[in-house]
Amino acid sequence: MRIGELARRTGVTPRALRYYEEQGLLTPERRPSGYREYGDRDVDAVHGIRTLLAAGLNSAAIAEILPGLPLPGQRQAGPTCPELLDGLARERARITRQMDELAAARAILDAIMGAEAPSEVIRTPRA
DNA sequence: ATTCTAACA
DNA sequence: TGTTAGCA
Repeated sequence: MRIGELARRTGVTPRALRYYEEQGLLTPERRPSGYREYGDRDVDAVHGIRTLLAAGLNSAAIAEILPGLPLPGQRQAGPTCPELLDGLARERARITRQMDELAAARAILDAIMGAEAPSEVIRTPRA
């Protein structure tokens, strides 16, 4: 598929898709026309990239672990060299701390909202 | 109509 | 990242 379809199927703009390639996150084939040709696997790859990006990982970190991304359809993440394994552990720790910060922020909001139960549904907004 | 590269009121 | 210009 070409960039337009991948964009449609992932909700990511072609601009971002080209940027991911520039960052080494995606390596689509090229048609004689120069048009990028993506595979179905790239749809899942893009979703994974978005998730990792949203979690705060930089493109460099994502590019390194991309070949090990647990894509739906594959058994599991394949082999990962010890060097990167340490880096991943760091990212994981960072994300854990990030989760704690988010939990703290949510607690503040809960207090302000007078929420008794954290999983309570949002009340009707007042005037 | 779609994609490509390059560049920026 | 959006967006635009000028091509193919």
